[in-house]
Amino acid sequence: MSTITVATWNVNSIGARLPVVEGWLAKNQPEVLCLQETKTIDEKFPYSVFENLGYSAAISGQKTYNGVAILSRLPIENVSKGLHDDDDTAQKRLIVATIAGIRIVNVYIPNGSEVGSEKFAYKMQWFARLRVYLDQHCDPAQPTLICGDFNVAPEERDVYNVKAVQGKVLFHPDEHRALNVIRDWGFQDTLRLHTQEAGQFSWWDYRAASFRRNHGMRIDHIWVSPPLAQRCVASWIDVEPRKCEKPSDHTPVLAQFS
DNA sequence: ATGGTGGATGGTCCA
Repeated sequence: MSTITVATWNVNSIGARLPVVEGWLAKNQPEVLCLQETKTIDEKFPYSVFENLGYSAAISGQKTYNGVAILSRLPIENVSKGLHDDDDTAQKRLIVATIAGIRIVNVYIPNGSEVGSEKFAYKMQWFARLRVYLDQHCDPAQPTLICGDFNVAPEERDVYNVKAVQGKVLFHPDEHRALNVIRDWGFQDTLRLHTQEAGQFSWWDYRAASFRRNHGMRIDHIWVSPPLAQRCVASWIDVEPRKCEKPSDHTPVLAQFS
């Protein structure tokens, strides 16, 4: 029986990361790769590079900041871009498509900058709006997958040093509450279906030699509804691309389904 | 230790 592998990766500019992403796709060949922070307008998205590797793409890009895309070896159906109440000027942070019967919600949740800032308030609002979107447009009784850069580490075992990050952006009680509201819609964390190990990180700050010291956090996730949780045969983080020349600060997270 | 580095941009903003 064939399986389907879904990956998510914040690439921090698809332009800057093209060689790395291309090499990783050629080697790993997941059926689906969800990208965040593509940082390029739709007209400049490198479709042909991915077509040559067997992938079609659904994209929602913008200049300089944000931008999301779904690459797939299987047909992409019913694409939807943006939250239900986004206007024309909204940041490009959400794209949804159906692939192999799975409703895939690809998100780049706002970083939040600093706790208490305007950007942090925007992050909290975005979480609340995402829950409304899920309530209105998705169904937990169907195979539904949400993945991307959530910009929150869920638990103490998902950060390198609790005392160093407690109460700061990416590990604040308000963010944990917001994350739980999304989870309570009906999601399970695929990585935690398969391992309880601490120190499984998906992001390391470029600064302060964070990767060398393994000062990381698990802020990129693949969550699934019950019908997909039953089919989830594996989930893991591939740290290899974080070791290469000119890496993204994030590394891919993957989940495999029967 | 309020720094550090990286991307897009063309001054800074964002992460």
